[in-house]
Amino acid sequence: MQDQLKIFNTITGKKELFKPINEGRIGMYVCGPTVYSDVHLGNCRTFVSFDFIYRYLLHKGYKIRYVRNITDVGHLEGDSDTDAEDKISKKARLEQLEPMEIAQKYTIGFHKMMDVFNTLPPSIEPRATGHILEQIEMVKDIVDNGYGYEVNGSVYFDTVKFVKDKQVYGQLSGRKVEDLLSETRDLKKQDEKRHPSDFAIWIKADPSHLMRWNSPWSVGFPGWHLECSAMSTKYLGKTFDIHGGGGDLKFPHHENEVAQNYGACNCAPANYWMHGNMLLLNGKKMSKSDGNTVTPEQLFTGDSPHLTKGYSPMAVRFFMLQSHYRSTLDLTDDALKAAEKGFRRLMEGYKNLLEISTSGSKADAALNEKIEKNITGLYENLDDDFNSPRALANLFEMVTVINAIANDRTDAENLRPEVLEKMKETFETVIFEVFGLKDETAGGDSQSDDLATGLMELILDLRQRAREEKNWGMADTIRDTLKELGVEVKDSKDGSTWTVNT
RNA sequence: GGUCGGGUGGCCGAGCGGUUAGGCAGAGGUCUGCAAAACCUUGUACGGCGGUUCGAAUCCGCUCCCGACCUCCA
Repeated sequence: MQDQLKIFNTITGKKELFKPINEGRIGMYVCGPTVYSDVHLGNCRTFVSFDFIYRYLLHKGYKIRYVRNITDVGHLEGDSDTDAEDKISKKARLEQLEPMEIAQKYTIGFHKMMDVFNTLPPSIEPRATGHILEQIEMVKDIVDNGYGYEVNGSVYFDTVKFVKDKQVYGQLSGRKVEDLLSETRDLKKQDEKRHPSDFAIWIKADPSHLMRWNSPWSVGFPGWHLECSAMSTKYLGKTFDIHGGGGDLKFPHHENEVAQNYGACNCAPANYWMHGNMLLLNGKKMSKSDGNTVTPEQLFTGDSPHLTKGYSPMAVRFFMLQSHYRSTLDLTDDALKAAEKGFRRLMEGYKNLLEISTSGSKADAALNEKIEKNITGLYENLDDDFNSPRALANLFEMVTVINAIANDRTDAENLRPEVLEKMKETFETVIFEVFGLKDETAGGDSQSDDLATGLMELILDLRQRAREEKNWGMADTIRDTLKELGVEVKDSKDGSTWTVNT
């Protein structure tokens, strides 16, 4: 079962059969956020993608150490005209706060949002500032191995030497070494670098810089990229199984990470590199500067010119799962609406499924076979580079069968008991454990005994009496008023049911 | 400009050599006091031009358009 999984490996550009270094165990590192502002919706998609991947690997029975970092130092604010400045540090000065206050504030916000999207927490969530020593050690190793050089208290990675020694620079991002080396960018500290493509691994802090640590080279701070190399090495070993992140991190972040790891230990950091793809808004990349952006909060409340209404976190999660993690996903109001309805249909189907029972007295071979094929196909799809959209299609194929039974169009007795059981187990497992979706509606006709349930029973009972007396005005007023309160009542031949739409 | 990745029906979005993807929306019908839901039936498709092939949305070439990365970004 475990040896069926295929993963698209960015470094080879191919789908490969996944083989962990240690059988049954996986070390997975995913680049986390830089906590200098509120979480961006695009971040959420990446982390939801990897959450789904993590969940599926767990489901397959692997023991996984999932490490996702918090970058709270080192990430430079790019600007060719002025000196480089650390993102956190800059924000701290603007808001007159301690850098750690900034990091703390946005880390909390990030965690909350991850929770809202129902993502599982990583096994370890290391912070860059908590691993300055490890980073200094790594810089030392890189310098000792001849891949780093110091200039005026800053240390740079020698890309030219690295390219000469190893044929790996540029491999991950699909870049030609000549192009990388022929860069003529006019960057900060250019005069200190031996070559434009070299990058800083330790940066001397100017006097106004708020974040600073002592090191053998200067009082300064580590370069961006370095924290991931150092922390992945510390918690997962020099070479581990999977390294993931957003597609826009391929270059330069991941490319430089690979270089640093080679520079420090002469070995590749990860066997499989996985990259998510961008979330677009109305066909274009989200961008604050031209207003083409939506925050997660706006998405939930609907308070945005791009949206006609708000969408629940699970509808959004479902929307994300409906596309493959390696494809760009275009967020539009229409697409969200479609996803919301689709999600509801799936959950309704699941509820209907739970109501079905059978002794299989009229077992229909074709029907049972169709279901079994869908279940097998579903897992094959998940094994095929985590193809969630196809797996979802399998689920919907079965929803059609389920609903036909729920509507008495198909006799439940056509199902064999073991097939029904398998279907229930599959739905339960895939929807909740693997896809990480959850039911956002409460209520129903068989609720636990809380106040709302009692009240609803009373109200529906009164409404039922009105209906029996053909007092349609009263019956409809009750239904309409409840609807305004967010409680939806549905009548069926077996009585009325209710759901709360949160 | 360089490097990648795309262009699929009204909208999302799979597929990537021969089989209905799926969801939403549309049309007709069943059920229902009405509504909602559900079910059944159903139309519209692979940017353009060539080529390879018995057969191409899927492979090749050209072309047009779009996006991402190259600079902080998930």
